[in-house]
Amino acid sequence: MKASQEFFQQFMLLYRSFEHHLNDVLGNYGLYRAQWSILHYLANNGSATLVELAQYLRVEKPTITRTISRLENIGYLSHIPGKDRREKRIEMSETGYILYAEVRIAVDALEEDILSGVSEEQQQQTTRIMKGIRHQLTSKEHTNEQK
Amino acid sequence: MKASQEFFQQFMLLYRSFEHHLNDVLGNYGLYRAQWSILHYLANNGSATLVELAQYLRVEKPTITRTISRLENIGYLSHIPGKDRREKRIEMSETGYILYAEVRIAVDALEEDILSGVSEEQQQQTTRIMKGIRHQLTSKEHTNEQK
DNA sequence: ATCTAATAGTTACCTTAGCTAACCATTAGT
DNA sequence: ACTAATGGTTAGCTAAGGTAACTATTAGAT
Repeated sequence: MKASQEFFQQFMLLYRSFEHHLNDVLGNYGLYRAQWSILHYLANNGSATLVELAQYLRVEKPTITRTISRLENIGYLSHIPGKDRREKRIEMSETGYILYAEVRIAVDALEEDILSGVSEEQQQQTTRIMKGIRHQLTSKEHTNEQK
Repeated sequence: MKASQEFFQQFMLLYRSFEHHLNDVLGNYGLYRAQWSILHYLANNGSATLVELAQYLRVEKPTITRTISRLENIGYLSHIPGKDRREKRIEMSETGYILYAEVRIAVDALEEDILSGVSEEQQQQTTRIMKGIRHQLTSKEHTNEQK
């Protein structure tokens, strides 16, 4: 079997396994994967517009709108006025950040546990490879759009 | 940021990017990811029972039942009688395999393209790491069950 | 300055694909 | 022979993706 085929087979399988465990942890806090990934982005980047999130997460705008509105309803987000009146710039609210910090600890523990058999260097190397692959995919998307 | 956190961040992002492209390809053949993963399993293992698939794909039985029944309706599967009359053992039908072979070519091309910047050795090494991580997750699940 | 694109976001609606709970049929174990 | 356990199905829920069509605002071209 091709090396690339085996790579993606394992990749997909690992994704499901990991998602399974992640859902377990997030479920304890009433969160879901898509919501969590947005909170994670906001924690690392401070604020975001919906388009920014859509591009980063590789998802269409309506998907983001829905997930955001759920987070808004729970009260985890607040708005920042941007100079462009079309855009909706958001950040985590006080309560949003408090929750994030708490869940972050649990998720970190899970992730470290899962990777306990992999050396730090290997983790970093693999992360670099995945970054590179994603970059390759992104440029592929751009050339496709120009067609 | 922790190495493990960065690892899973990139992992999740790459998953979405890849799924996006995979859907594009599969869509041309009227297939979806979950269906494809079952065909893939059957291609590699010859036949399977539903429980076997559920465990392999880390999904509950009803999920498998539904996906299987779709594949059956299209006519891509056929039954093999097993000795146990409870179990439903399936394999790919003639038309199923013909389709699989055709889609396989397209998916292989996509996967090779995506990994074109990664050396064969690195691919294999990463595959090994992912296998190891999944194994770690599986044993974790077993110890949890015994509690 | 005005008119036309393009961009940001929303709404409505559809589908896949997960889940749990409750169930039937069959087999295994005591 | 009776009770577990196992394999599978049904019904029904939800998250999370998608497209199409829309509004409001901004940017660009003439």
